[in-house]
Amino acid sequence: MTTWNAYVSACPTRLVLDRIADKWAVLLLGLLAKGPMRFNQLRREVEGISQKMLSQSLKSLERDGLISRKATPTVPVTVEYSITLLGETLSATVDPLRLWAESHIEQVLTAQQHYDAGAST
Amino acid sequence: MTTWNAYVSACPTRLVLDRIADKWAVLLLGLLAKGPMRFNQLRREVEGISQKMLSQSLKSLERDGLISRKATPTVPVTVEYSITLLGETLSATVDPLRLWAESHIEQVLTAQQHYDAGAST
DNA sequence: CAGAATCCTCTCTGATACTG
DNA sequence: CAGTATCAGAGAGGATTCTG
Repeated sequence: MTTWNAYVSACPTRLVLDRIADKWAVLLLGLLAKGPMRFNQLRREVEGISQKMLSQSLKSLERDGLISRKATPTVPVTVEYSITLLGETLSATVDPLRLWAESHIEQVLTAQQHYDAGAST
Repeated sequence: MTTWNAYVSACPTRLVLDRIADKWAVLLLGLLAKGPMRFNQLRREVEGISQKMLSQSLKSLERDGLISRKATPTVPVTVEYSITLLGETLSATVDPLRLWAESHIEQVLTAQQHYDAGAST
């Protein structure tokens, strides 16, 4: 376990992949790539995400320097999240994956059906 | 939940992302991209993966049509896994992500340290 | 409005044992 | 060799409640 962990942490790809793996991170990054948004605005936009996960995902993204948080001390606090330059480059890099997904989803689904039908017969 | 699920399943990107999210799937795909391998061979190569996860990940990848399984009915059964054409295109698409990871890992780590040091002060 | 803290459930994963 | 089946622990994630 420890040995293995050393390997993992030494692997930059895993770190990035783990972030990508986050169910919401990519979604949020994509949203913020279009423009800055506030907390509850994102909450409504994503709709389905719990407040906990939202705040957690945002925190991770901010920690990684992919998005930035700006709090304005108005009466009810106003917080605005926006994508960073670094975040934009990642978002751009993820795009090919989206394209791959869209153009190959058919093949994948077909493969799944074939498999589920008992392909190994 | 149901509403949201409908959205998710309708989103090809999520399906692909979920597969990428699999801690081992990408690793295995990358390994098999180099050439066919047998079960216990992969087990040793990855080392750290449990037999359960290996078999599970391989099954998912096969189901998605990303790798293929060929069993030869020798005395002790011989099973060989190899990447498919579809799998190769995905593997190729994931590469940019690896490159991004390698070339930006410094920035991410720096951002993390900055954040952990109490950036919001 | 933008969260933090708590509780509780449900899935994922590892360890172990057994089979063709 | 190449798995499957079962059990138990850790952790992710949701719902709810409370605060600056």
